[in-house]
Parts: sequence; structure tokens; C-alpha cells
Amino acid sequence: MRAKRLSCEERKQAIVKAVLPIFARNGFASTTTRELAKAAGVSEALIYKHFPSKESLYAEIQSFGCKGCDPGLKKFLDLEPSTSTLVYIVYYIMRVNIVGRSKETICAETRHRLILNSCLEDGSFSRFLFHNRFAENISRIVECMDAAAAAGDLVSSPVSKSNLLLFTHHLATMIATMHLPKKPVVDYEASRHELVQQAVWFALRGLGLRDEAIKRFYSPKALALFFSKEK
Amino acid sequence: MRAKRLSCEERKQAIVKAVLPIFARNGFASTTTRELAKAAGVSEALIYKHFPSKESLYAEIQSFGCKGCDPGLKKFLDLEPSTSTLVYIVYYIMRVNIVGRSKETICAETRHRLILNSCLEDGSFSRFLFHNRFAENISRIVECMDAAAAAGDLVSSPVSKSNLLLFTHHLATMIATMHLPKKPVVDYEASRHELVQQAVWFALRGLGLRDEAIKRFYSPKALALFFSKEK
DNA sequence: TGACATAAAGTAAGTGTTTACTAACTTACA
DNA sequence: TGTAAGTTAGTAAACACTTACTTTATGTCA
Repeated sequence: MRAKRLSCEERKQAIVKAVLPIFARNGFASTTTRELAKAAGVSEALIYKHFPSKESLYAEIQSFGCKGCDPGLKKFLDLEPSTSTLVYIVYYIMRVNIVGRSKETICAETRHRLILNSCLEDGSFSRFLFHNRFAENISRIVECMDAAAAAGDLVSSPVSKSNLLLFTHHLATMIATMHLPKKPVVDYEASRHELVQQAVWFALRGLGLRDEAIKRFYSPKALALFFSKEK
Repeated sequence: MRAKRLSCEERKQAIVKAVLPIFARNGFASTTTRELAKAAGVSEALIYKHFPSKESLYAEIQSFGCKGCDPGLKKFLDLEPSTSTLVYIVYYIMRVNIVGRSKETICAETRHRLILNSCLEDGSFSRFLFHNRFAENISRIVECMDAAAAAGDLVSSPVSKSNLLLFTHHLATMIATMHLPKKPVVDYEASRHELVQQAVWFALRGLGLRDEAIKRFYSPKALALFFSKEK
């Protein structure tokens, strides 16, 4: 089994991509270099030509997992700050985490596994991801909350707005975590799409959005359509 | 280094207890039998006298982690079903998971690590724990929600009551997860006790409790006092 | 155009070390 | 004094990583 000849950089990329889901599924320690080589379709020795150690390869897949912005979220963020946009964003957070996207660099499950593994270790990957993907957008979402409050749709909270948003995100992440094993950890008696809707309700209320506003602005069908149109 | 002589059953228990936090901290694969023996203060061979394999020892610590009921929660559940009791229970869930208890068989962090590790594997431990510790009590908590609804404190939801409670629990678990690494994954700009209060607000609103009801029944100080008096 | 040099991509077959686990022995208590 | 708790000193296998080799694309010069 001789691998097709690639340039140095191409091969490096190919190895990282191939190896990412293996590391995510098994964790660092219980993944052997043999498995990695097999997944990448090359010899172990070649991996060591490109990466000085198993650890450095793991670091590489983490930094790869951080790369790239979130085009779907950008689309939502570019909308005018308003109650409606806030609803969109909360829906987006739930949807992306609980059911995933069709086109993404790394699939939602793999990403969640990396995040959880990182939380069980030093947390640096998760922390970096949070800074890159969330904290950077939080001010824009807070603007939406301010707009909603000004419109009388959102009641004030004894909780900082950024924490309210973190809690929303936490809910999404934990529901996703419950779905990692083949047999989900808890039985919600609902499909993933129904679960998205339920979680959106819970979160919007948690944020302080009035029920009238939720009913007015939250149309699951319209949102699902808008979501699926993301390029 | 010769271990003090114990009876078979005593030693078995001692090993399980000593080994539990090690497994929780490192995960199964990256824990060596040498570390386990050192933590238990015995030779590796003695461990193998009591447990046929590393895997069976891991299974044993999981089943140990499931054991024992939740005396604190029982105290809350024994109260009359009411809005006030519902608030108590939500506070209890947040408090136990985010700051932990003073007296418990296994500390909150260790328990969370086991849960997350299980979610990354087949989920069986987490599933069992959920059934034992949560599902069994859920009907009692739903009674509280019914009472709150009857009293006009809780608005109805397009979400099943059991899912609302699961979401509440998820929030607690995820906040705890963010605190697993030495340096927390996200910065809430709040102490753990403040975070409990904030999460309680978010969850109570998410459950559909009216703001007036929350203000009327949620007194952090009184609850903290009541909590700390649990024997 | 083609023979050939060369540099870099790729591999087979190891290395020493660590690992889970065991056999054979020692110690202490009832 | 016998039995069961406990240990020492291993074993074979698996592991991360290397060395020494082979293959192939490409540029160069007659």
C-alpha cells in the first residue's frame, strides 16, 4: 500500500483532516499512531516526517479545528439589531449545535468531542474557540438585546447580558453532548428538530423575552427555511 | 512499603475509593495501573487479586459513583408541591452542580468528569445516573410545576415539563463543565455563588415562572441558609 | 527528445520503553 | 500453623518513535 505522492503541504493537510475525527472519537491517549497512519492512508514513518510527535499532531488538529469563521452566523449578525434578529440568533445557536449544518469544515459531533475532551484536559482549545467564535460576536448580540429591550420585548434581568447568552449556548452544547453516544444519554421524546424548537423557547424565556414577543417573532418554519438557505 | 492488612472486602472498597478520582482526572486510557496502585497505596499485583482487569476496576468505580441516593434533594422533595418548592429545587440543582456540597461520597468535580468521560464513550454511566438520580424524582418536581401553574405563577409552555427540567439540569452541568480546567473555559465575571443565582433566574424564567413569582419566592440568602443546613 | 542526477515523498523493519497482567514468593493474623 | 493478604520480579505485547532503505517527480544538459 503505497500512498499517492503529494507535496509536503498537501500531505500535511491531508493527514490533519484524516486524523481529526479519529482523535475526536477516541481521545488523545487511546488513539494509537498506527490507527492514525491507517486513517490517513500512509505509513507511521511518514506521519513522523511531517510532525515531530503524536502530541504535536494533536495540537495541529486543534488549531485546525479553530480555523475558519462562521459564515452562517455572520449572515444573522449582519441583520439589523432587533428582537427578530435576536430570535434568529438563538435559533441559529441551537440549530447548529443540536442538528448541525450540511456543509462545514468539521462536523458538529467531532467538534463537540474535541471541546469536551479539551474541557477534561486544560481547556485551552475550548477557551480559544469561545474567544474566536463567540466572544467576538457577543457585542453584536447584546445590541439585539438592547434593541429588544427598547422595543419593550425584553424585560431586564439581574444577570449580565453576556452570561444570559453564555447560558443559552451552554444549553445547546449540553443537549449536543447528550446525543454523542449512539444511544442518547437522556430520552427527550422529541426529534432533534423538535428539540431545537423547545430549547429556543426555554432560552428566549430565560433571556427575558416576553411570551408575546416570542410568539410574534418565533416562527420555526420560517427560521428553518432561512437557515437552510445559508450558502 | 507494605500496606496495612485489610479484609478482602475492606481492601476492595479502599481501592475503589482511592482510584476513583485518578480515573476521573485522567480518563481510562491515560491512567496506568501503576498510578492506580500508587494512589491506592498497594502493589499492582494486589489490585489484580481483587479485580480481574483494569476495565473491571473502571466498571466498579462507575457503579460506585452511581450508588447512594441524594439526601439533600430528598429534603426538598419532601416539601409540599408548590411554587416555593419548585424554586428550592431549581436552586438545589444549580448549587449542587456549580459549587458542590460539603459532604458527599464523591466530590462534584470528580462526578462531572466521570459523566463527561462517559458521554464521550458509550454513555451508559451517565444514562444510569440520570435514571437513578433524576428521572426517578422528576414526577415529584412536575407536581411542583403543576402546583405553580394552578397558583398562576407558571405560564404554560410548548415544551414538555420533563424537558424543561432536563434543560435546567443541562445548564447546571455545562456551567460545571466550564469550571473543570484550572483556568475556567469562559469568564463569567462572577463568583460561583453569584453564578448559581444567575443560573437560577435564567432557568426559572425558562421554565415559565412569572417574574413576580420569582421575586416573591426566590430569596438567595434564605435558600443558601436552608441548603447549608442539610445534614 | 531522452538519459540521467537529485531531492524529496514514501516505506519496511526495526528500537527501547511502557503497559497490563502474572507466577512464585513472603508475611501476618485467627 | 494454615490461610489469605500482600509483594517482588518478572512476561509478552503494544506503544511512540527511528533508521536505513526505495520510489518517483522534475529539472537539466547533451
